[in-house]
Amino acid sequence: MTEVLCTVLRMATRTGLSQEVIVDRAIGLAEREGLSALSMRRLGQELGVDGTAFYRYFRDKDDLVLAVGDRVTRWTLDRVRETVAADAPWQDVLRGVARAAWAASTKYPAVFAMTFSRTTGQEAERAMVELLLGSVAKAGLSARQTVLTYRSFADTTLALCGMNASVGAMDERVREKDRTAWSRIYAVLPNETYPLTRRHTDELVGARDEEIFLHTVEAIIAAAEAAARAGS
Amino acid sequence: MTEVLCTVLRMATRTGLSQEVIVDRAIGLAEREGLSALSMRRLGQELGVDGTAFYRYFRDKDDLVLAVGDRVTRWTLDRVRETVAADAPWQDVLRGVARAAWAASTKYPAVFAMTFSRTTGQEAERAMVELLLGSVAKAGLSARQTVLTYRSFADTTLALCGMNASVGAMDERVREKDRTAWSRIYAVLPNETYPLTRRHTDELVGARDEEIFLHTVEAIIAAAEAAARAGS
DNA sequence: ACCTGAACACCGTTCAAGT
DNA sequence: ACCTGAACACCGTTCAAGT
Repeated sequence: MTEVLCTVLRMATRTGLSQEVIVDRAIGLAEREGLSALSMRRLGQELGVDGTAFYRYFRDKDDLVLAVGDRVTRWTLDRVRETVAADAPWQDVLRGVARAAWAASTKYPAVFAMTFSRTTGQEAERAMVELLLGSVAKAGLSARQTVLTYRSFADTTLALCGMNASVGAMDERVREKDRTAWSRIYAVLPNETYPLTRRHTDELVGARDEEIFLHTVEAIIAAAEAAARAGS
Repeated sequence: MTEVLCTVLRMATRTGLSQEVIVDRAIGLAEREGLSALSMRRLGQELGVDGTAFYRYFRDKDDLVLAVGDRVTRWTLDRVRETVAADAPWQDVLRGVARAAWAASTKYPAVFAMTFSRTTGQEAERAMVELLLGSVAKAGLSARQTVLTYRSFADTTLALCGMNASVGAMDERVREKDRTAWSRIYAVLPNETYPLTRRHTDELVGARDEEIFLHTVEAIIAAAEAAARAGS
């Protein structure tokens, strides 16, 4: 009630500033101009106010980063709801979350890279935990095995999508340097010193990151299925 | 030959500066005082020279970051050589690399966090690729499946150890905020809205990150073994 | 009640000047 | 041949002053 009133009052101020509006613009700025463009002064410009006005809505930059991260987790959840049926098998829920998280890390690389290693307990994160635990619980494992599988899936998804995002968020020069490393360096190593690398050159250069990620998710699902069979 | 001469000449200069020495001190500084302490001015202080002297030995800060990262990969390789027999089964080589990488990300969190998402083709990285490809090749998979397994293992190891390092490299205040999120927020959620989370509270609070990582590595190894069985 | 703008203590990097 | 130090264009954050 008080919260609603506050929001209304804020919308009525001269600048129209609010946490909502700041998060929106921060995401837009970071994804459009790169991670390093997300500074208080640039964000102020973006919002048409002085850079320090920000401190009336967030404690510090880290506070903003967490809010921005939860917005992207919300986006991921919405996408799962669009693409996975409510009564789908638990394996398909995990696959759907994996695909949605990969999409998020590709669409919002700067934000994803900034937040993937944080556990914040914010709203969308809590909903994601509940969704995943509810799905994995259907596999019929012990509580300990259920949590192990959930965390293995969640950590691997966050970490691999986070790595994808980190690459996407690097500035063009560095990204090119890294992206071409396989064809530029590994493909021309001397065969005497690096025989195995040379024998697999074509496959190394051709490997797609998302395929590798989804292969790993399948391995985690298969391990849980095997544990369930062994347990029953 | 010219390289050796250059190094000798460098050691003879007044300040004793060299790439070697700078990398050493940079690692020491970053791990002792935190990621944000690794600035050119602080590094200059550490070395007893002006901060800008650095630019005679590295093109820019990114160049230093890559050198520092390769030093930690070298440390990881040395540890694998100490703990895994040369004729060990391929599965045990992967397990040894996983344990060594986790140790590296715990011992050098700042450096690991800075570099885990980079593919640079530097010396130690090349040796690591050759070691892992040679090991996975023993499983008897097709070239495509071999590379898929190698990349799944390598990416997952880098990403999960990288996430561990990112947490370890955060400053104390932020790390505490994140580390306690499970017990501080998730353990006290309302049972009506988050029943699955509450049912697994003890297991969620008690889960150990390294155990989750090693469980994931076992899932990847098991998937490769299953593919080998299916193929032969 | 909310925003501004000066100020503080920092960044990475360049380049003319020194030894 | 190598290093210094001023300079440039930036950071996040605080706080007294304004409207």
